[in-house]
This record gives sequence, structure tokens and C-alpha cells, in this order.
Amino acid sequence: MPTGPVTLADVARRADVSRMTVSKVVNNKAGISEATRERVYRAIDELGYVANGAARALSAGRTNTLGVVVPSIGPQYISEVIRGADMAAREAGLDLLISTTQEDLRHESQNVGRLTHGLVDGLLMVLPRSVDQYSQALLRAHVPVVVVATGNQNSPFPLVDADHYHGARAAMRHLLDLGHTRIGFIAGRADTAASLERFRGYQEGLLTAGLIPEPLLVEEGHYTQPGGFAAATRLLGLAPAPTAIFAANDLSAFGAVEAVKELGLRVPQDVSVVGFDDIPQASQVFPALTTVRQPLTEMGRAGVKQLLNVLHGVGAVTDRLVLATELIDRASTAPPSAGRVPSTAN
Amino acid sequence: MPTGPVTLADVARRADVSRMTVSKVVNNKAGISEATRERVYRAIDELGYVANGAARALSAGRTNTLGVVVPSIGPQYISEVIRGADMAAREAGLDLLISTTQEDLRHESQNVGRLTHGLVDGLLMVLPRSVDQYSQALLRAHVPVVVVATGNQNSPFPLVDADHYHGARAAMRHLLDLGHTRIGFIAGRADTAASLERFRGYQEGLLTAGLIPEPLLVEEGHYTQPGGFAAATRLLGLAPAPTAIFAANDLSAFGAVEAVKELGLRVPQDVSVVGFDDIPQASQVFPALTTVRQPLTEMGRAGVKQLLNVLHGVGAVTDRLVLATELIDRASTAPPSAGRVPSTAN
DNA sequence: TTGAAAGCGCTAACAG
DNA sequence: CTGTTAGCGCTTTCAA
Repeated sequence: MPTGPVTLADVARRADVSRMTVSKVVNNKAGISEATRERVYRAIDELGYVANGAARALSAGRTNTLGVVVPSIGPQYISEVIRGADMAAREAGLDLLISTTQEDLRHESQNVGRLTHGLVDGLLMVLPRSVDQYSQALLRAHVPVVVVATGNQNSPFPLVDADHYHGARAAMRHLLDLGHTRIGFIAGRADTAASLERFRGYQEGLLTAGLIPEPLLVEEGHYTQPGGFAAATRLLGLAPAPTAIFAANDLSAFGAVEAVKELGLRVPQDVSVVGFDDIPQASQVFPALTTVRQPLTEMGRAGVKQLLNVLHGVGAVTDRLVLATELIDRASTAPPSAGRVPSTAN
Repeated sequence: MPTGPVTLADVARRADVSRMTVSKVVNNKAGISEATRERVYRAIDELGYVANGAARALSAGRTNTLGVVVPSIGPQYISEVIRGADMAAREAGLDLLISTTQEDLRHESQNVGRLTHGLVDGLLMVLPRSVDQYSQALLRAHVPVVVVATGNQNSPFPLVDADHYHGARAAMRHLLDLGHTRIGFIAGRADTAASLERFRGYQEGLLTAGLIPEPLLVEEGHYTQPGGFAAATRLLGLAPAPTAIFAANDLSAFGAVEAVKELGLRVPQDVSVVGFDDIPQASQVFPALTTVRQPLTEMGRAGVKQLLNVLHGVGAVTDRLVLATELIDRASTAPPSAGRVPSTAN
């Protein structure tokens, strides 16, 4: 019994064939007799052979690994995108190497450079902001790159995004159909294109219904739960107060729901709340949140699929793939209550 | 300008030195004159050279990458552990390769096998359940393994865990000190050791205060938000109802808070709620959740540090490292209201 | 259907 | 201080 990891040569010796034959068996190549194949498999099992990834990568010129670059793995929506990417990669027999930038921009382009040299065959950038900082390193990398879920308008790489604008329009239509005419908006961050698109949907939804957007009905929520709480509290302090609130993401919608309850009002009886994203928690809270679903896992999947298309040289790569969003009607929305005008006099 | 990636040889040619010299410069080895070093750096910059990871790994026998195996990256507490591991790895100049098992146990041990053969130098297993399924593959792997945040009692590998029992005791002491005598418990999952330990802390906290544990005051919450909601609803339907609820994790505590509000009661005035974990959201909800903090990021850090100790052959590796937990007193707990006995007669 | 030769890009060990 | 030699474990030709 030799010490150290078992190599191809060990298996070859054991099965009394050449290393090449073992390699072919391991990689399911054709042109090996059933008997030999059988014998090699037995040797592999007996020895517990596992191919060395580094050697394989160096020799074959590919790693069978896809890199995923994310700012951090905390936010749920990012987790969902990764989950989709993970499934697609798994189905294709590839590994995923997840790398977080942690906002540490200093060495990041260098980091990305490392990834693209012998560590991964392709890169999925899941970034909410611009990808500009990396463009240089990325462009000189010799691996395909696909950007996911950023609102970045003019990326030099193929993009996968969700239809933020029409999602927002759907949310507004839902609220308007229920009879709401005074609808507050909790904005995300002005520096993301996604946030801007959702806001545009809010405004144009209003205009389409013949309503006039009021600046006072728009508050910043910074995509956070406390931000949503504060924004909703301010909104509900208006006279007359809105009967419905559309939040730019689920997290700030959760905060809005808390604010409504804290003011002694009920969701949805007194105030309707709509979110955006449909993170898993949206269906877990009480009342379950009506929200606009971004196909997050599908976006991850689509990103990987684009990458595979490039790698395998098959199928077209869409420069800008925009996936549809959809309203998920749950329990946090209802028609405005007739006689009840929320009051927050304290 | 040669096509394809720039190699060491290209740099060597450009700087008019041997490949070995370039290698030494790249790896910051001593024994190179300042002038030569300078010249090599210039060539590297001009050519945009980046070392090939696969070749380096194969040649040097190490990958400078640590593997992290998690069931999935969704749950916040896992994200936090990874964040800690990520920071520690980054400080040590190592990459993290995150691999999810997605409950797909079929090919997992094989998957882990692949990782340990040329892809990573060490493995951090972040698993809530047992690691038994992998033990075989792991033991034959030629890389160190450390297990984090599982309640697994007898792992064959070094363990990093939190002190669930004393955390639960602290939560109970807090509630008892506030004057609560009727305290409900929302259990996690009976199949995790962590859940059992927390339950033990609940029971013994009661006993120490001279109170008798009542089976009716314990409900399963399955660690989920709807589970916590349902459990709390049942608990508050008792007569007399508990004045405080201790949930086995933050998620089920959020559900409990919702249930309290839904019954027309207030947190903490009518019912106090304590969670466990201190995920980021705990401080973001309203009212901010009083909870037992598991040092999740520290656990990730500690796991990586243990791995590094093994890899560098320095420092001791603790077979079982149990990190302290701590009560974080926020806004969801208060003394029981004197005259008020919650009623849920409907 | 099988195998021999060559080399992927890098680094460890040693020699000059 | 610098360079030579050898080889990591595998796969790609191409020949038998």
C-alpha cells in the first residue's frame, strides 16, 4: 500500500493497463472494451482513486469550475441567485467557486485576475452596482464573463437582469385595481439602476391611472428593514395618509408592515403593503407578503447557461437577457377600508 | 505579442532572466537583487502576467484554497459563519471555495473527495447535522478537516461549536430576573444536538428557579418563522398563558412576535420574546429582538484558524472548541405586566 | 482497442 | 544572487 494520494499510475499498475487507458475510463471516453473498463473500475474502487483536480486542470486547460463573484453572501436575494447558479452548474457537472468581494475594492481586480488564470473556466458576476472596476481585469481575462442582477446599463459583458420596470407596473396595477388612489413609495437606493426602474414603474403606474405623483408620498428606505420602518412611519404620518405602500424590496416592506402595526393599524385592512423580490421570507411572514417576484434562481441558472453556451461554443449568447417579473398576490394587500382614514396623532 | 495567457517563460524572456528568478520574485522569496527584482516587476506589469493557479497547485502541492462545505447558503447563520471564515482566510492570503451539498447526499461524499484532491488544502464543514456521511471520504482525504457549528457530539474531527446550553441558561436567567414565572419554549428540531442543548438550558433554568417545567409550555417550532408563529399561537392559547416565550432560534422568535401582535397583544408589554442566534435581522426588526448571541463569525474564523494551525504545523488544534454565547438585551423583553393576563378567547 | 511520447506552467532542490 | 534539472498528475496527440 503506497503512501500518499493514489494516482493514475497506481491504478494503471493495479489493472495492468496503461495510464492512458485509465484516463479514458475515468473520463468516459469511447474505445475501451467492456472487459478492460470493468477491470479498471475495480482497481479504482479498490484503491479509492480520485483524480487530482489541479493536474487535470493544468493538463486539459480547463478546470470544470465556474467562478461566482458576489459582494457578500448575506443578502437573501444573492443567496437565491447563487442557488440557481449552483443547480445549473451541478447539472452540467461543474463546480462553483464562490468568491466574495466584501466591498474590499483594493485588491479585487487582482483577485478576479487570479480566479481567471487557472482557477475557473468562466465567471459569473453577481453585483448590484457597476462592474466597471473589474472591466479591465475582466476584459484581459481569457475566460467568458456574464453579469447577473445588476442594474448596470452598459456593461461590456452579457447581462442577465429582471424586468424591474414592468414588475413595478404590475404592483401598481394590483393596488390600483383594488381601489387605492393614495399610494406611498419606499425607494431603494438612488445609485442602483434597479431602484430607479422600480420608481419609474411606480410613477408611470400612477400617471396611467390619471393620478398625480406627489413627492411627499416617496420616502427613501435604503433597501433595509429599519429604513422601511422609518419611511413607512413618515408616510403614515401624512394627512391624508396613503392607504397602500409599495416598497422597493421585501426587506423594506417588512419594515413597513412593522410600522403599520406599531401605529395600531392592520395589514391589509387599514394599509396594504407590496414588496419586491419575493425572497423566501416573504411567504413566511405574517401576513404573507404580496410582492413582485424576481426570478432570482432562474437568473442564476440563466447566467450559468449563458456561460456554458460560450464554453461549449453552442447556442447564442444574449447580450441582454431580461427575465420577466410577476406579481405574487398574498395576504398583505386588500381594498382600502371605506370609512377608515389612518390617523397617527399622538 | 504572444497569443494566449502570459506565462512565466514570457516574463523571464522579457526581463532576460531565468524562469526560476521570476518565480522567486513572484513569490517574494529572498535572494534576489533589488535591480533584478525591479526589472522582473516591470516585465510583469508590461505583460500583465498572472500566475496560473492550476500549475502552481500541481507543482507546489498546495492550492492556497480552503474548502467550505455547507448544506446551503440561504440561512443567515450559515452566511455569518462563512463571513467569518472568509475574513480569516483572506487575512491569511487564502481563497475560499464554497461548496453546497443541497441535501443531495447521493454524490456528496464523492464531491467532497474531489475537493480534497488537488482543489483545496483543507476543509471546513459547516453542517448542522452529523458529519457521518462524509467521515469515510473525509478520513481518507489527505487534507485536514474541521467541523463547525454542528451539535454533532462525537465527530472524528476537531470541532468548533457555541455553548448552546449556557446561552439558554442566560436567556432564562434574564427572563426570570425580569419576574417571569410562566415561560413557554419553542423548540427547534429534535434531531440536532444544538436544539437539545438549548432545551436543556430552558428546563434547568426553570428548575434552578424552583419552577416546575410543564410539557404544555413546550411547542415545536422547527426553527422556522411559520413554525414559531404556530407554536406561539398555541402557547398563548393556554390558560393561563405564558408571559414570556423563549424560542430556540431567531427565525421562530420572529414568528412568535408576529403571533403575539396578531392576537392583539404587545411585545414586550404583554409578552416577552427571546430568540437565539443573533442573526443580523434580529437587530433590524421592530421591536429589536432580545436574543442569545452565537459568535457566528468568530466560529468561522476559529475554524479557519484551526485549519491554518494544522497546515502550518504551528499552534495546537483543539479537539473541541466551544465558544461562549451571550445574552443581547434589546427591546423584546420586559417585566410581566402586573394585572394583565393575556387572553385569546375568540 | 490500446499505448508511447510530449508537455500543460509552475516550483523544490540543488548547483554554480 | 542566479540558473539548471527534474517532475507534480494528468491529457492530448498520434502511432501501433
